[in-house]
Amino acid sequence: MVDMSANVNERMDYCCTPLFDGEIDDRSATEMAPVLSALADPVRLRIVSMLAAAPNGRACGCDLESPLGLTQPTVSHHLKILREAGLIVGTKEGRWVHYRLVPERLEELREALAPAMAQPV
Amino acid sequence: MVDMSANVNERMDYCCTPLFDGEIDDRSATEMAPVLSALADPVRLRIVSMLAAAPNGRACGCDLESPLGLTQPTVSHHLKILREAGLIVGTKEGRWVHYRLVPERLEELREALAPAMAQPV
DNA sequence: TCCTTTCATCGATAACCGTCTATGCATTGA
DNA sequence: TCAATGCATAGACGGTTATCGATGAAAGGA
Repeated sequence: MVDMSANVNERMDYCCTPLFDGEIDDRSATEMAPVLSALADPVRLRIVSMLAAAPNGRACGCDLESPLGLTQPTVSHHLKILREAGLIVGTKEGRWVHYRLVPERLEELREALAPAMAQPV
Repeated sequence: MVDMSANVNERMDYCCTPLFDGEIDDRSATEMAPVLSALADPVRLRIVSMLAAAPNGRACGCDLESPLGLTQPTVSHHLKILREAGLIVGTKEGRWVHYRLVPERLEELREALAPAMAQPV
């Protein structure tokens, strides 16, 4: 916390009341940013959407390549980013790796966004 | 929609049931991604958080520089990105530009994320 | 009129990101 | 044992991004 003290309106050449400094959210900002980065790509949003719509909530990488129109290494790259962000998990089964969403991770994101929507007035 | 037809388990060397293709979300994916990109940065998350916590829900750019520890052009750059994503608006008042959040924009984001959290099972 | 303050833009630089081809490893079926 | 398939990694490339210092415009006070 920083001092909210005193000098409000003391100097008229000062713009406005000082802010609650951003420290409130500093740690959580650096935690949230990578998760948002992982989602901030059209390809990865489509992957998430495809996993959500997939018959058993699961799909192997090979099923994603053709609808996405990308090569296998590129899809693998995006899956890795989503995996490292904790948004999906992959379990190896035989020759394949089945990926599924981790909805809790998305829920965390939604909740972290909520406070910013409480109109401050 | 694509054919969910027939050949499930017909060929055992094929991985799994075909997906609903991603088209469902293709357009909205390219619409969402830029908004998520705008949020996917620790500095900009802090700006959003600071605006949400600011006394009148508003702040001018000059109040952000010092708590963020960044130069004025850099802060201006981030504000522009948030502005272009529709997440904040700035109104010029005298010498200052007062920025405030557009909570509806965040709400849209939350809602767009919701479908992916419905466990498909 | 001149100086100060707030803000945006420009140009440069260094880092990062998405995509590809090439390659190697593990698993499976012949 | 060999060939084919699914997947991950490495390396290269072109484009984007975050940051800075310098500069200029608009507004207001002295």
